[in-house]
Amino acid sequence: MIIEIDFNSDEALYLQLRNQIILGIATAQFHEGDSLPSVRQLADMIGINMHTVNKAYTVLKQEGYVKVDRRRGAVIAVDVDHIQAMEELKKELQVILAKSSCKNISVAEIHELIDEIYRDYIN
Amino acid sequence: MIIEIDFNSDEALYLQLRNQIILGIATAQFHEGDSLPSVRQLADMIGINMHTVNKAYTVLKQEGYVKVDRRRGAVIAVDVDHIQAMEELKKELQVILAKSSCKNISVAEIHELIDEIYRDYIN
DNA sequence: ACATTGTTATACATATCATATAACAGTGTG
DNA sequence: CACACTGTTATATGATATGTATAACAATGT
Repeated sequence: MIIEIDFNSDEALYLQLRNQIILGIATAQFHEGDSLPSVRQLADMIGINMHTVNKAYTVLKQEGYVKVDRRRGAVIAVDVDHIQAMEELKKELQVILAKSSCKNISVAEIHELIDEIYRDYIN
Repeated sequence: MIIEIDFNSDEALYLQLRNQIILGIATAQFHEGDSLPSVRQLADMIGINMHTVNKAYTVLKQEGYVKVDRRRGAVIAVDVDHIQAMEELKKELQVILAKSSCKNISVAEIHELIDEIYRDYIN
């Protein structure tokens, strides 16, 4: 999988990395059981520090997207807590949809946009 | 309008403030032409620094939610750039929906959730 | 034994956040 | 004309987050 990091972005590197990997899982570029590159390998590949990659992996573990095996490194293993995921989604949508409402975006337009994005994902 | 700030949140105070005001506009607690409290007044009301409020107002101005009048202070005035708003929405949804997909949330569930949230908003 | 794995500790530079004090140029009011 | 208020700007300080750097540790497969 190609991981693209924008060094000019205002978004933290470890968060960009986390997001890229989550997108990779959603688009089936990473599958359950796949091993991610080791923190040192990926750091060298991208050209950033080992600890920045480690931080991304730690967050992914915390959020339930990978499990860490002593020998195999970070392994894709999505832990599904449906209720918690729904609650988090609702919180995140609250402000985003408020913005959309202020900017006169209709419900229909949002539904359409979501279908368009979700088409590339698994579920 | 009641503005609630969570001092234990990891979200920056000025961003919490900005979000609260955007939510206020979306839920019609603030109307086009309404004046927001002055930076010093609101700072005293909440118990934070004047500059933190000023930063929130500056961001709101930048993002097209208020205009600043010399006499009346920050006035609600939503500048609608539909195309730009749609592009921004799409970017923001990308990662959020990837997370939802990984956590086995269906499109139907998302549509339902959006209807539920949008019911409280204007559009 | 050896190399590789994640993990932890420490240190440093930079940026962001929040506060604090102060001053400035407009603007409406007494 | 004074006065109080408005947003705005400048400067400083402390706390926290971010990214890098070097180093070491325990566990594991070859």
